[in-house]
Amino acid sequence: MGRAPCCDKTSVKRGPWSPEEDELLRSYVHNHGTGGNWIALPHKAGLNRCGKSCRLRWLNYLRPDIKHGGYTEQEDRIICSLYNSIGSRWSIIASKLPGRTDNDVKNYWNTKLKKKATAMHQHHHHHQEYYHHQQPHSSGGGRGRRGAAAPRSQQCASSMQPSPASASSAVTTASASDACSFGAMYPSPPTTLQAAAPVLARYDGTLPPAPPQQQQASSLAEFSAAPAPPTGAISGTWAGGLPLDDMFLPELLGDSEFPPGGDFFGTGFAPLLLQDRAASASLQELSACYFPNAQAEMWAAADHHVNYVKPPPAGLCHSLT
DNA sequence: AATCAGCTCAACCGCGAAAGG
DNA sequence: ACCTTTCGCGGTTGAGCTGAT
Repeated sequence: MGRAPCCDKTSVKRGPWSPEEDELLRSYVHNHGTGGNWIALPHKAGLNRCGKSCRLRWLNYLRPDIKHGGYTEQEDRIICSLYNSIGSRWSIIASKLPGRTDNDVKNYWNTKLKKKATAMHQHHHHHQEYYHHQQPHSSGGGRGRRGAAAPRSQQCASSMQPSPASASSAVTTASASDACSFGAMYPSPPTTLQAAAPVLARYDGTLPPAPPQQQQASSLAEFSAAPAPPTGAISGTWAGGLPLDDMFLPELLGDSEFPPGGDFFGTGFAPLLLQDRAASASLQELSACYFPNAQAEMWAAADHHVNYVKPPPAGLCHSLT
């Protein structure tokens, strides 16, 4: 038996909204609010539309603080970094970008940013082949490099970071090529994954990796030359890793909340390590948004920890915006 | 000028989660 | 504890636009 439709699709108008309908909806919401019931709203507002359609129209187009287009480089970075870390959770990503909607960010990624990332990846690929050509005996050698150089096609698959998205069936995963390509574009902070690794590993039925030695890439050029982490592992050390606080979290939480240096995330689940309670709370909140299940398990396992600050139980993400 | 292909983005669809009875 | 209703989300679609031929 199928799911009952939310409304009678034969009796409501569908397709593009007219200016008159926009004005009806806008003025109704302005005067009465949504009333917490989108299903009943179209009837009250005199609209022959499905409630879901009204909600979508309001959230994605009529809401007063909406921005369309004109994405900045900083917004690109945030989208790419978050996509690499949490996958296609557009509502969370959009919540970090004031005035952007999940639909808008999703469209922007699918139509523009993904291609941009792919182009960057190909550029990165070219340079990496050149690097290997110039240094044929360097595998396992220099700073920040481990293991033999793999063909780029293999590297791409194996270097795709095991994002929380791919570790959870509840989240639609990003394709390997996507993650790989924008990993080259805006190297996602592997520290995010390092932070989540112990918990995620438990979900996978495998042991958590040993606490990694934090290695800081001194430049993007060094990142570009970095090899893949071990296949199939949640890598503890990834030579290409830039510290998370260098990459994007300051943009999300504010620089002042982060302790200096790169050791911050390197040795396990970061919230447990933070001495500063405010910073701990902020980061736990962020983690709770991204890894709610993992956090629940973590609370249970470490409820006694002195420096713990439990985030509020509901509406976690709202306070981050 | 006409046609076609590719792109963009608003809107739709269906699912899972949350809320309420 | 169960069922129903509603919400919110992510994936997908397709009409309209734009540029190339």
